Amino acid sequence: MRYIAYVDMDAYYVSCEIRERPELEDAPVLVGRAPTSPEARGVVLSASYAARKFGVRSAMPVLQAARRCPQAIWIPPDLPKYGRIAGEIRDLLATRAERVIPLSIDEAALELDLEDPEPVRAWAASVQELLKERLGLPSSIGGSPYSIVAKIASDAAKPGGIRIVPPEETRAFLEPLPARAIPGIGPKTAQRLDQAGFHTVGELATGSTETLRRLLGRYADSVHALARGTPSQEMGRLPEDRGPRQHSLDRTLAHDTRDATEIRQMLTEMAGELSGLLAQEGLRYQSIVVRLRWEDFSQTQRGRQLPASHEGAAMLESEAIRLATDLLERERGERDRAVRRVSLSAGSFAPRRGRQTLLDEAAA
DNA sequence: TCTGGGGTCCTAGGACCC
DNA sequence: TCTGGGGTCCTAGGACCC
Repeated sequence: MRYIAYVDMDAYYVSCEIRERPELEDAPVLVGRAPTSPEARGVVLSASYAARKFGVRSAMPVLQAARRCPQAIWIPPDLPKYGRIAGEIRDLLATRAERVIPLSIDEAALELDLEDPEPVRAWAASVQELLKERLGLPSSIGGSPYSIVAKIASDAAKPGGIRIVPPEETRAFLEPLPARAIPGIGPKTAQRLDQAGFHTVGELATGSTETLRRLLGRYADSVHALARGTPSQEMGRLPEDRGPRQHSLDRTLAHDTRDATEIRQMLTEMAGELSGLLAQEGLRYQSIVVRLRWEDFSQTQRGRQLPASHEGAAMLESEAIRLATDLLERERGERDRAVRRVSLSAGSFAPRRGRQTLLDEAAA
Protein backbone atom coordinates (compact mmCIF):
# COMPACT_ATOMS: atom_id res chain seq x y z
CA MET A 1 0.00 0.00 0.00
CA ARG A 2 1.27 3.45 -0.89
CA TYR A 3 1.65 5.92 1.92
CA ILE A 4 -0.11 9.25 2.27
CA ALA A 5 1.57 12.08 4.20
CA TYR A 6 -0.03 15.09 5.88
CA VAL A 7 2.18 18.13 6.19
CA ASP A 8 0.85 20.58 8.75
CA MET A 9 2.64 23.84 9.49
CA ASP A 10 3.19 24.66 13.19
CA ALA A 11 1.62 27.90 14.53
CA TYR A 12 1.56 28.98 10.91
CA TYR A 13 0.78 32.72 11.02
CA VAL A 14 3.15 33.22 13.96
CA SER A 15 5.89 31.29 12.16
CA CYS A 16 5.46 33.47 9.05
CA GLU A 17 6.11 36.52 11.24
CA ILE A 18 8.98 35.05 13.24
CA ARG A 19 10.97 34.18 10.12
CA GLU A 20 11.17 37.93 9.47
CA ARG A 21 11.96 38.71 13.10
CA PRO A 22 14.12 35.83 14.35
CA GLU A 23 14.72 37.62 17.65
CA LEU A 24 11.15 36.56 18.55
CA GLU A 25 11.95 32.87 18.14
CA ASP A 26 11.11 31.80 21.71
CA ALA A 27 8.89 34.75 22.67
CA PRO A 28 5.16 34.58 23.48
CA VAL A 29 3.95 35.91 20.11
CA LEU A 30 0.28 36.30 19.20
CA VAL A 31 -1.06 37.18 15.76
CA GLY A 32 -4.26 39.19 16.12
CA ARG A 33 -5.48 42.72 16.61
CA ALA A 34 -4.00 43.90 19.91
CA PRO A 35 -6.55 44.49 22.68
CA THR A 36 -5.32 48.08 23.05
CA SER A 37 -7.02 49.13 19.81
CA PRO A 38 -10.54 50.44 20.42
CA GLU A 39 -12.12 48.06 17.91
CA ALA A 40 -10.48 44.98 19.33
CA ARG A 41 -13.52 42.75 19.00
CA GLY A 42 -11.49 39.86 17.87
CA VAL A 43 -9.81 36.60 18.63
CA VAL A 44 -6.26 35.30 18.54
CA LEU A 45 -5.51 33.98 15.04
CA SER A 46 -2.33 32.13 15.94
CA ALA A 47 -0.34 31.64 19.14
CA SER A 48 3.34 30.68 19.45
CA TYR A 49 4.12 27.64 21.57
CA ALA A 50 5.73 29.95 24.16
CA ALA A 51 2.39 31.80 24.42
CA ARG A 52 0.46 28.53 24.66
CA LYS A 53 2.31 27.81 27.92
CA PHE A 54 0.19 30.62 29.41
CA GLY A 55 -3.01 28.92 28.32
CA VAL A 56 -3.52 31.07 25.24
CA ARG A 57 -5.00 29.31 22.20
CA SER A 58 -5.99 30.43 18.73
CA ALA A 59 -9.67 31.50 18.51
CA MET A 60 -9.50 32.84 22.09
CA PRO A 61 -10.96 36.36 22.55
CA VAL A 62 -8.09 38.89 22.58
CA LEU A 63 -9.05 40.34 25.95
CA GLN A 64 -8.93 36.94 27.57
CA ALA A 65 -5.57 36.21 25.91
CA ALA A 66 -4.16 39.52 27.16
CA ARG A 67 -5.21 38.69 30.70
CA ARG A 68 -3.58 35.28 30.57
CA CYS A 69 -0.40 36.53 28.93
CA PRO A 70 0.14 40.26 29.59
CA GLN A 71 3.69 40.18 28.23
CA ALA A 72 2.56 38.78 24.86
CA ILE A 73 3.95 40.42 21.73
CA TRP A 74 1.02 41.19 19.41
CA ILE A 75 1.46 41.26 15.64
CA PRO A 76 -1.41 42.40 13.39
CA PRO A 77 -2.41 39.75 10.84
CA ASP A 78 -1.26 40.01 7.21
CA LEU A 79 -3.42 37.41 5.50
CA PRO A 80 -2.26 38.15 1.92
CA LYS A 81 1.32 37.48 3.04
CA TYR A 82 0.36 34.15 4.61
CA GLY A 83 -1.40 33.24 1.38
CA ARG A 84 1.72 34.01 -0.69
CA ILE A 85 3.92 31.94 1.59
CA ALA A 86 1.38 29.08 1.35
CA GLY A 87 1.99 29.12 -2.40
CA GLU A 88 5.74 28.78 -1.82
CA ILE A 89 5.10 25.83 0.48
CA ARG A 90 2.94 24.09 -2.12
CA ASP A 91 5.54 24.64 -4.83
CA LEU A 92 8.23 23.16 -2.63
CA LEU A 93 6.09 20.13 -1.67
CA ALA A 94 5.22 19.52 -5.33
CA THR A 95 8.90 18.75 -5.98
CA ARG A 96 8.80 15.93 -3.40
CA ALA A 97 5.53 14.06 -4.04
CA GLU A 98 3.46 12.40 -6.74
CA ARG A 99 0.49 14.60 -5.92
CA VAL A 100 -0.16 17.49 -3.51
CA ILE A 101 -3.71 18.27 -2.33
CA PRO A 102 -3.90 21.58 -0.41
CA LEU A 103 -6.47 21.28 2.38
CA SER A 104 -6.19 24.70 3.99
CA ILE A 105 -3.72 27.55 4.09
CA ASP A 106 -1.30 25.59 6.32
CA GLU A 107 -2.03 21.95 5.55
CA ALA A 108 -1.63 19.58 2.60
CA ALA A 109 -2.05 15.88 1.85
CA LEU A 110 0.61 14.22 -0.31
CA GLU A 111 0.57 10.98 -2.21
CA LEU A 112 3.91 9.18 -1.99
CA ASP A 113 5.41 6.46 -4.12
CA LEU A 114 6.59 4.62 -0.99
CA GLU A 115 5.21 1.47 0.60
CA ASP A 116 7.29 0.93 3.74
CA PRO A 117 7.45 2.93 6.97
CA GLU A 118 11.22 3.46 7.12
CA PRO A 119 11.60 5.18 3.75
CA VAL A 120 8.52 7.28 4.62
CA ARG A 121 10.17 8.37 7.86
CA ALA A 122 13.34 9.36 6.00
CA TRP A 123 11.29 11.20 3.39
CA ALA A 124 9.40 13.12 6.09
CA ALA A 125 12.64 14.14 7.82
CA SER A 126 14.06 15.49 4.57
CA VAL A 127 10.87 17.43 3.73
CA GLN A 128 10.76 18.91 7.22
CA GLU A 129 14.37 20.02 6.84
CA LEU A 130 13.70 21.48 3.42
CA LEU A 131 10.76 23.55 4.72
CA LYS A 132 12.92 24.81 7.57
CA GLU A 133 15.97 25.63 5.44
CA ARG A 134 14.34 27.09 2.34
CA LEU A 135 11.34 28.80 3.92
CA GLY A 136 12.31 29.08 7.59
CA LEU A 137 9.10 27.37 8.69
CA PRO A 138 8.53 24.57 11.22
CA SER A 139 6.14 21.73 10.37
CA SER A 140 4.77 18.43 11.60
CA ILE A 141 4.28 15.38 9.39
CA GLY A 142 2.05 12.34 9.75
CA GLY A 143 2.12 9.26 7.52
CA SER A 144 -0.09 6.23 6.92
CA PRO A 145 -1.54 4.37 3.94
CA TYR A 146 -4.91 5.65 5.24
CA SER A 147 -5.55 9.33 4.62
CA ILE A 148 -7.49 10.01 7.81
CA VAL A 149 -4.89 8.25 9.95
CA ALA A 150 -2.12 10.33 8.36
CA LYS A 151 -4.03 13.44 9.36
CA ILE A 152 -4.54 12.29 12.94
CA ALA A 153 -0.84 11.34 13.06
CA SER A 154 0.23 14.84 11.96
CA ASP A 155 -1.78 16.30 14.85
CA ALA A 156 -0.20 13.84 17.24
CA ALA A 157 3.26 14.82 15.97
CA LYS A 158 2.85 18.53 16.82
CA PRO A 159 4.94 20.54 17.29
CA GLY A 160 7.85 19.75 15.04
CA GLY A 161 7.48 15.97 15.03
CA ILE A 162 7.08 13.08 12.62
CA ARG A 163 4.65 10.24 13.23
CA ILE A 164 4.47 7.33 10.81
CA VAL A 165 1.81 4.70 11.53
CA PRO A 166 2.15 1.39 9.65
CA PRO A 167 -1.27 -0.14 8.87
CA GLU A 168 -0.94 -2.95 11.42
CA GLU A 169 -0.30 -0.39 14.18
CA THR A 170 -3.35 1.74 13.36
CA ARG A 171 -5.61 0.44 16.11
CA ALA A 172 -2.96 0.66 18.82
CA PHE A 173 -2.08 4.20 17.72
CA LEU A 174 -5.69 5.41 17.83
CA GLU A 175 -6.78 3.56 20.98
CA PRO A 176 -5.58 6.00 23.68
CA LEU A 177 -6.58 9.17 21.78
CA PRO A 178 -9.68 11.15 22.84
CA ALA A 179 -12.71 10.66 20.58
CA ARG A 180 -12.31 14.34 19.69
CA ALA A 181 -9.09 13.48 17.81
CA ILE A 182 -11.19 12.04 14.97
CA PRO A 183 -11.85 14.75 12.36
CA GLY A 184 -15.58 15.45 12.26
CA ILE A 185 -16.10 14.83 15.97
CA GLY A 186 -16.35 18.37 17.32
CA PRO A 187 -17.37 19.81 20.69
CA LYS A 188 -21.09 18.96 20.41
CA THR A 189 -20.61 15.38 19.30
CA ALA A 190 -17.78 14.82 21.79
CA GLN A 191 -20.05 15.94 24.59
CA ARG A 192 -22.79 13.54 23.52
CA LEU A 193 -20.25 10.71 23.32
CA ASP A 194 -18.86 11.65 26.72
CA GLN A 195 -22.29 11.48 28.33
CA ALA A 196 -22.76 8.04 26.83
CA GLY A 197 -19.46 6.91 28.35
CA PHE A 198 -17.27 7.05 25.24
CA HIS A 199 -14.14 9.06 26.00
CA THR A 200 -11.40 7.48 23.88
CA VAL A 201 -11.20 6.05 20.39
CA GLY A 202 -10.52 2.67 22.02
CA GLU A 203 -13.89 2.85 23.78
CA LEU A 204 -15.58 3.69 20.49
CA ALA A 205 -14.07 0.52 19.02
CA THR A 206 -15.84 -1.64 21.59
CA GLY A 207 -19.19 0.19 21.49
CA SER A 208 -22.22 -1.54 19.97
CA THR A 209 -23.26 -0.62 16.44
CA GLU A 210 -26.75 0.41 17.58
CA THR A 211 -25.47 2.74 20.29
CA LEU A 212 -23.02 4.41 17.94
CA ARG A 213 -25.69 4.83 15.25
CA ARG A 214 -27.89 6.58 17.76
CA LEU A 215 -25.05 8.96 18.72
CA LEU A 216 -23.38 9.52 15.34
CA GLY A 217 -26.06 8.89 12.73
CA ARG A 218 -24.74 7.96 9.33
CA TYR A 219 -21.09 8.43 10.36
CA ALA A 220 -21.38 5.66 12.92
CA ASP A 221 -20.19 2.81 10.71
CA SER A 222 -17.15 4.58 9.32
CA VAL A 223 -16.13 5.90 12.77
CA HIS A 224 -16.56 2.39 14.17
CA ALA A 225 -14.40 0.90 11.44
CA LEU A 226 -11.72 3.56 11.94
CA ALA A 227 -11.67 2.99 15.70
CA ARG A 228 -11.03 -0.70 15.08
CA GLY A 229 -8.06 0.15 12.88
CA THR A 230 -9.64 -0.61 9.51
CA PRO A 231 -10.79 2.70 7.95
CA SER A 232 -13.45 2.64 5.24
CA GLN A 233 -12.52 3.32 1.62
CA GLU A 234 -13.90 6.81 1.96
CA MET A 235 -11.83 7.72 5.03
CA GLY A 236 -8.74 6.00 3.68
CA ARG A 237 -8.58 7.65 0.29
CA LEU A 238 -6.72 10.83 -0.52
CA PRO A 239 -9.26 13.68 -0.58
CA GLU A 240 -10.11 15.08 -4.01
CA ASP A 241 -8.94 18.48 -5.13
CA ARG A 242 -12.18 20.11 -6.29
CA GLY A 243 -12.51 23.75 -7.12
CA PRO A 244 -13.98 26.20 -4.61
CA ARG A 245 -17.72 25.82 -3.85
CA GLN A 246 -18.23 29.37 -2.59
CA HIS A 247 -16.40 32.53 -1.63
CA SER A 248 -17.45 34.84 1.16
CA LEU A 249 -16.51 37.99 3.04
CA ASP A 250 -17.31 38.64 6.69
CA ARG A 251 -17.16 41.96 8.48
CA THR A 252 -17.69 42.46 12.18
CA LEU A 253 -18.87 45.98 12.93
CA ALA A 254 -16.98 48.12 15.41
CA HIS A 255 -20.31 48.62 17.21
CA ASP A 256 -23.58 46.71 16.92
CA THR A 257 -26.17 48.53 14.85
CA ARG A 258 -29.85 48.56 13.87
CA ASP A 259 -29.18 51.09 11.10
CA ALA A 260 -30.23 49.54 7.78
CA THR A 261 -28.44 52.25 5.82
CA GLU A 262 -25.13 51.41 7.45
CA ILE A 263 -25.61 47.73 6.64
CA ARG A 264 -26.54 48.47 3.02
CA GLN A 265 -23.45 50.63 2.59
CA MET A 266 -21.31 47.89 3.99
CA LEU A 267 -22.83 45.35 1.59
CA THR A 268 -22.17 47.66 -1.35
CA GLU A 269 -18.47 47.74 -0.47
CA MET A 270 -18.38 44.01 0.18
CA ALA A 271 -20.09 43.24 -3.16
CA GLY A 272 -17.43 45.25 -4.97
CA GLU A 273 -14.63 43.48 -3.16
CA LEU A 274 -16.09 40.00 -3.58
CA SER A 275 -16.84 40.43 -7.28
CA GLY A 276 -13.23 41.57 -7.76
CA LEU A 277 -12.01 38.43 -6.06
CA LEU A 278 -14.24 36.25 -8.26
CA ALA A 279 -13.04 38.07 -11.39
CA GLN A 280 -9.43 37.33 -10.43
CA GLU A 281 -10.29 33.64 -10.23
CA GLY A 282 -12.30 33.76 -13.45
CA LEU A 283 -15.55 32.67 -11.79
CA ARG A 284 -19.19 33.54 -12.46
CA TYR A 285 -21.65 33.14 -9.58
CA GLN A 286 -25.22 31.89 -9.59
CA SER A 287 -26.10 31.93 -5.90
CA ILE A 288 -25.94 34.65 -3.25
CA VAL A 289 -26.31 34.38 0.53
CA VAL A 290 -26.42 37.16 3.12
CA ARG A 291 -25.94 36.14 6.74
CA LEU A 292 -26.37 38.38 9.76
CA ARG A 293 -24.95 37.64 13.19
CA TRP A 294 -27.03 39.32 15.87
CA GLU A 295 -25.86 40.82 19.12
CA ASP A 296 -26.81 37.61 20.96
CA PHE A 297 -24.40 35.78 18.60
CA SER A 298 -27.07 33.75 16.81
CA GLN A 299 -27.20 33.93 13.01
CA THR A 300 -29.90 34.17 10.35
CA GLN A 301 -29.39 33.85 6.62
CA ARG A 302 -31.27 34.53 3.40
CA GLY A 303 -30.12 33.29 0.05
CA ARG A 304 -31.19 32.98 -3.55
CA GLN A 305 -30.33 30.90 -6.58
CA LEU A 306 -30.31 33.14 -9.63
CA PRO A 307 -31.90 32.01 -12.90
CA ALA A 308 -28.57 32.51 -14.68
CA SER A 309 -24.93 33.05 -13.74
CA HIS A 310 -23.51 36.56 -13.41
CA GLU A 311 -20.24 38.40 -13.12
CA GLY A 312 -19.47 41.85 -11.79
CA ALA A 313 -20.73 43.68 -8.74
CA ALA A 314 -24.15 44.94 -9.87
CA MET A 315 -26.25 41.79 -9.38
CA LEU A 316 -24.31 40.82 -6.27
CA GLU A 317 -24.94 44.22 -4.73
CA SER A 318 -28.63 44.63 -5.56
CA GLU A 319 -29.49 41.08 -4.52
CA ALA A 320 -27.45 41.31 -1.30
CA ILE A 321 -29.26 44.50 -0.33
CA ARG A 322 -32.64 42.94 -1.06
CA LEU A 323 -31.85 39.85 1.03
CA ALA A 324 -30.48 41.94 3.91
CA THR A 325 -33.54 44.19 3.84
CA ASP A 326 -35.77 41.09 4.11
CA LEU A 327 -33.79 39.86 7.10
CA LEU A 328 -33.87 43.22 8.85
CA GLU A 329 -37.59 43.70 8.27
CA ARG A 330 -38.42 40.32 9.65
CA GLU A 331 -36.21 40.99 12.67
CA ARG A 332 -37.91 44.32 13.31
CA GLY A 333 -41.26 42.55 13.45
CA GLU A 334 -39.89 40.12 15.99
CA ARG A 335 -37.00 40.55 18.40
CA ASP A 336 -35.34 43.67 17.02
CA ARG A 337 -31.80 42.63 17.88
CA ALA A 338 -28.85 44.73 16.70
CA VAL A 339 -26.49 43.39 14.02
CA ARG A 340 -22.95 42.39 14.99
CA ARG A 341 -21.55 40.89 11.79
CA VAL A 342 -22.46 40.94 8.10
CA SER A 343 -21.48 38.11 5.73
CA LEU A 344 -21.83 37.98 1.97
CA SER A 345 -21.27 34.79 0.06
CA ALA A 346 -21.41 33.86 -3.62
CA GLY A 347 -21.41 30.32 -4.98
CA SER A 348 -22.65 27.90 -7.66
CA PHE A 349 -19.69 28.85 -9.80
CA ALA A 350 -19.31 28.58 -13.55
CA PRO A 351 -16.13 29.49 -15.44
CA ARG A 352 -16.08 32.96 -16.94
CA ARG A 353 -16.20 33.10 -20.69
CA GLY A 354 -14.04 35.26 -22.94
CA ARG A 355 -12.11 37.29 -20.45
CA GLN A 356 -10.39 34.31 -18.88
CA THR A 357 -7.83 34.37 -21.70
CA LEU A 358 -7.00 37.98 -20.93
CA LEU A 359 -6.50 37.15 -17.27
CA ASP A 360 -4.18 34.28 -18.14
CA GLU A 361 -2.20 36.55 -20.44
CA ALA A 362 -1.98 39.17 -17.72
CA ALA A 363 -0.68 36.54 -15.29
CA ALA A 364 1.92 35.38 -17.83
C1' DT B 1 -15.38 38.72 29.81
C1' DC B 2 -16.22 37.76 24.90
C1' DT B 3 -16.59 35.35 21.10
C1' DG B 4 -12.66 36.68 13.45
C1' DG B 5 -12.67 35.41 8.82
C1' DG B 6 -12.43 32.23 5.88
C1' DG B 7 -14.27 27.52 4.31
C1' DT B 8 -16.87 22.35 3.85
C1' DC B 9 -20.59 19.19 4.31
C1' DC B 10 -25.09 17.37 6.12
C1' DT B 11 -30.09 17.56 7.27
C1' DA B 12 -34.81 18.51 6.71
C1' DG B 13 -38.96 20.40 4.85
C1' DG B 14 -41.46 22.14 0.93
C1' DA B 15 -42.16 22.77 -4.08
C1' DC B 16 -42.38 20.53 -8.13
C1' DC B 17 -42.21 16.82 -11.58
C1' DC B 18 -43.14 12.21 -13.50
C1' DT C 1 -63.17 12.11 -5.24
C1' DC C 2 -59.00 10.60 -3.68
C1' DT C 3 -54.24 10.18 -3.83
C1' DG C 4 -48.40 6.36 -4.27
C1' DG C 5 -43.64 6.56 -4.66
C1' DG C 6 -39.44 8.38 -6.23
C1' DG C 7 -36.44 12.01 -7.59
C1' DT C 8 -34.47 16.81 -7.79
C1' DC C 9 -33.99 21.53 -6.52
C1' DC C 10 -34.25 25.26 -3.28
C1' DT C 11 -33.84 27.32 1.28
C1' DA C 12 -32.48 27.67 6.20
C1' DG C 13 -29.91 26.06 9.83
C1' DG C 14 -26.16 23.71 12.11
C1' DA C 15 -21.74 21.15 13.05
C1' DC C 16 -17.22 21.27 12.06
C1' DC C 17 -12.32 22.64 10.38
C1' DC C 18 -8.17 25.84 10.15
